[in-house]
Amino acid sequence: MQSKVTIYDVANAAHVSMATVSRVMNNNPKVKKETKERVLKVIHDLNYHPNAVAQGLASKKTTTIGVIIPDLTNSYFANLAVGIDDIAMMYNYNIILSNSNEDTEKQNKIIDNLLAKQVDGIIYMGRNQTEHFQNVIKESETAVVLAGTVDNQNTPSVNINYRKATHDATNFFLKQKQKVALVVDNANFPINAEYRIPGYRDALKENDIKFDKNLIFENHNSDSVNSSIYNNIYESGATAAIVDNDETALLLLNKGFNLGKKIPNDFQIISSNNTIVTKYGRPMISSITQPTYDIGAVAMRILTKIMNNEEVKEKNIYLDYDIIHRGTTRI
Amino acid sequence: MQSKVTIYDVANAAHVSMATVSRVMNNNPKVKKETKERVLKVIHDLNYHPNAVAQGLASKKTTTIGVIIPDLTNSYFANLAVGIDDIAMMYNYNIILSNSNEDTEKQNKIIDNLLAKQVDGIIYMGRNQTEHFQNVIKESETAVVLAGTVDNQNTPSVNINYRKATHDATNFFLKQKQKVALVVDNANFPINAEYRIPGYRDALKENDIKFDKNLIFENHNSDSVNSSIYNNIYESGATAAIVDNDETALLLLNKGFNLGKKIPNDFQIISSNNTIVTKYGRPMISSITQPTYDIGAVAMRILTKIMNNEEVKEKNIYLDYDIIHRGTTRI
DNA sequence: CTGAAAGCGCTAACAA
DNA sequence: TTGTTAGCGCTTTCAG
Repeated sequence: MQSKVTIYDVANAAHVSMATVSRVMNNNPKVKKETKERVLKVIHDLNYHPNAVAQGLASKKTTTIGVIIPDLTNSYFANLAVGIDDIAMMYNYNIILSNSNEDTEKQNKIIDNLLAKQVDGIIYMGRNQTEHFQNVIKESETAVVLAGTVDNQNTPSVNINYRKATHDATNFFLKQKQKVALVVDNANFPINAEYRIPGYRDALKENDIKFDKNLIFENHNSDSVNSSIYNNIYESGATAAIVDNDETALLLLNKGFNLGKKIPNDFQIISSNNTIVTKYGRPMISSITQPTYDIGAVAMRILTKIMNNEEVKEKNIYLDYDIIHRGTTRI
Repeated sequence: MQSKVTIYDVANAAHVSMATVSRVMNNNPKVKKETKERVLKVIHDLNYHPNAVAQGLASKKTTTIGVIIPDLTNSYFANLAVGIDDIAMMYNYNIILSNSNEDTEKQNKIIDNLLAKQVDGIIYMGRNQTEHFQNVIKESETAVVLAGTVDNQNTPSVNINYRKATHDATNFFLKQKQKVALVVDNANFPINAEYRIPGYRDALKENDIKFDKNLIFENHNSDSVNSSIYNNIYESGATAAIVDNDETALLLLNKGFNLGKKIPNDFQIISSNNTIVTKYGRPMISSITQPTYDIGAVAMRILTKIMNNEEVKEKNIYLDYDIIHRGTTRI
């Protein structure tokens, strides 16, 4: 193996200084045209590829960003990640992707790693940032953008208006005099405690219905087919459910079928993320629609701006949502 | 913001040389106990965190590996990625994850990026490595392991025996005198051309049935709900199908229902990856079972060995598979 | 427009 | 057991 060719070798072969080669590589305009071409030719002939690690050390920019994802196998977050990845690649950033499992220790380890690797920025997805995460970010002054994620720190973020979306979905059912259950992973997560549940209650209040906390169900992030939560929902007397996770909604639908429920006649469902999973249902599942890919893409775009110290007008961006009625709702 | 504390600051404060600090950080045994403790205390007091980029440049090891995935939103690959990520974290590696979309240009760009970032190794998932990829890998001598992926280059890999698994599934149907279709993404990909289709033909031959190429269907990686392929399959006269992708199998199942097919009475299905998606079916989908997570995990483990120049006995590892009969097969 | 030279923060001989 | 000293490969003033 011919040992790696460095900028030094290029400089030598082209009879210029390393500085000039560096300028050529970085498209610095003040290099004479002929010089540039000569250098470019040598670069090509020698098959020179700059060492990004060395560049990173010298320039203090790694063109790498960290992405923290709660669960790679969750269709919603996976779609966000694809949006992030596409835009990152477009702007020539690489992504260090880590699966947090929403686990505290793991998250702490991840953030330390990311910072050690000198990432230029971080996109965080998830529902429970650790204190350590927040402290460390603050100190390090690393740019962070939340995607499909809220916190109570005014961190830049890209989302839909969960409160209003949940409100709308609840209202849809309430107009039909349904008794509506709200199914969330964990009622204490900010996204639920501060957005979805308040949105649900907003609608209740508008319709003069008393809030019943027994109609809030938590499935604690479990995709388990055998969770008892599905039975509980059907036995609660609810006639409709808004579910914060497509996988859960599908499992709920199937369980209803097994229990002999007619959906949407006996029971209606609106899911929240409109991933492909909603299409796996029989009937297909009605859902709040989110521009999932775009949320990731916009988050990444914002992050590039922050990293370049460009002005960003809106720190907290809300993209449009809607509700699509498929087979699990009556209209 | 207090400017970053470096190894130099630590050395100063602890009245030792940088080398000693470095030794402490790297757990070099030949540091006197008291010295070590003093340094450790300073490290803690100063809240020193080593700069991995500088370490990478000096040591020529980045403790970062590249992972190429065809589609983050595909449940099978996402599960592999989780296995990879877990073991990587266990061994203190970070993962640069890139979505290739099985796109040639994108793959080429990704591999160049990864190499520029000086990753210590690469895990490749996908079905069509580009020539550029293979050339560049060879030159760079970067360790590569394939996960859930085959090639024709004898690259280290972790898989199940796709040929035998497909053979078994086909045989299961043939024993029932079914006319069996084989549904793959692309018949030319090595995994299909050299494993699944031969496995299918093996079983045919054993049962003295003539191969009919019209029973091989390609869905070209599309998850599309509206693909015409489903109709074609049902209209082909086949009474059973082996499908290489759980998402496709589910869509096929649902389409059958819409066409009024009774499954498994009129038509049977065996899927290939046993991801959670098989559980979304009504009935749940019978499937070849693969230790998906383990394939990723083992691939990562092998990669650590290769990167450490440890001996690896088996270059190509085959994990156990089985067939689980759920609701889409008759037994 | 180009070059010299000083780092970036760390590791790894080599000495002591 | 510890310190000295070269680098690792690149960017970036500062001169010219």
